[in-house]
Amino acid sequence: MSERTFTTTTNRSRSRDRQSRTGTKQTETETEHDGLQCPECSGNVITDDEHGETVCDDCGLVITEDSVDRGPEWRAFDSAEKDQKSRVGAPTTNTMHDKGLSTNIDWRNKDAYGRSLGARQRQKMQRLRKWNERFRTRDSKERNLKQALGEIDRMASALGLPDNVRETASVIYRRALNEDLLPGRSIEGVSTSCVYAAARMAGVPRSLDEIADVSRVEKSEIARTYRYVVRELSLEVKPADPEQYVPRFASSLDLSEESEMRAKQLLKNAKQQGVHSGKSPVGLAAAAVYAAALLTNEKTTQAAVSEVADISEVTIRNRYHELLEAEEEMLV
DNA sequence: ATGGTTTTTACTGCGTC
DNA sequence: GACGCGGTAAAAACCAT
Repeated sequence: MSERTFTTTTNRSRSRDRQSRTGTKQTETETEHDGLQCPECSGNVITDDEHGETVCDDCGLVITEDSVDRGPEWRAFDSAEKDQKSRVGAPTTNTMHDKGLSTNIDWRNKDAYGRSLGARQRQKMQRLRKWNERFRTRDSKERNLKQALGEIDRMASALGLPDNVRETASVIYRRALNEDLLPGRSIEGVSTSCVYAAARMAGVPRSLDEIADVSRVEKSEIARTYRYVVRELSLEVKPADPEQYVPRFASSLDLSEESEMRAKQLLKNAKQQGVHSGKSPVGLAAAAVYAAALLTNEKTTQAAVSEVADISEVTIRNRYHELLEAEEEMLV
């Protein structure tokens, strides 16, 4: 094999380096790759694959650097994140709050030469370590929070949620952060869950599908994270009440106040009859809106309702029959 | 994993404008 | 003929076990 081509093709700066530093340039090309000699001190040359450097073992002269680093450049904490990153292609170090540049103090009580430290020095290092850690984590949390709040705001706007929902979502997120719920979960996922929870608690629920549309996270992950957050923070989120969807649907369909009231009434009756258990709240709400429109002779189609509620027409049909039946039961 | 329930998809038939 | 509506079967999604 030709050592010459290796040296000339892989790295130009390498030979330039060597020349500028030593003036000798033939020494290396004539020796085997492994048995290289340092042009400076004639010591053994070793290659450090991890950092892509070739250095002299004796004097530490870096002979080549910046060769290709084949090691992983980023970490993923769960499979979803891994997918996300690999899909994007370029590894992002921005996902680390400090781009991995913050100071780290070694835990060993040795100085730079490997000598042990005296008792006094050891205590000092202990203190430094403690404070470094404090600043670092505080800093990390703040950046984390900043990013999450940005996301929350973005999603809330996209969903047309009022300000107080954003407030609640932010508060929930802060709590999650303080309770160390984040590790192992993506910021995006948790902030999405917070929005979802906040919307429900404020009585202006959005369906999981709507949420998933504006989030960068899979629906399943949102659901999982949401359950987790609710459980850990013991938030009080009652099962979504179908009535809460009614105003939104009614207004996007340009229905009158009257039909809105009718729809709510229908749902109340249904609730008393116990028709609604196990059925999706959104479906019931959609059906109620449709049924109410019929009763008040306002023009709507099942297709239109199905559109705004994101529910199939079949479901609307099934539900609204049940609603009307429940209504008759009440009168008897 | 499995089985039961709910929702969706896709298709068909009926009446009306 | 297009449209709104109703119904059905099978597939898919969901949930508790």
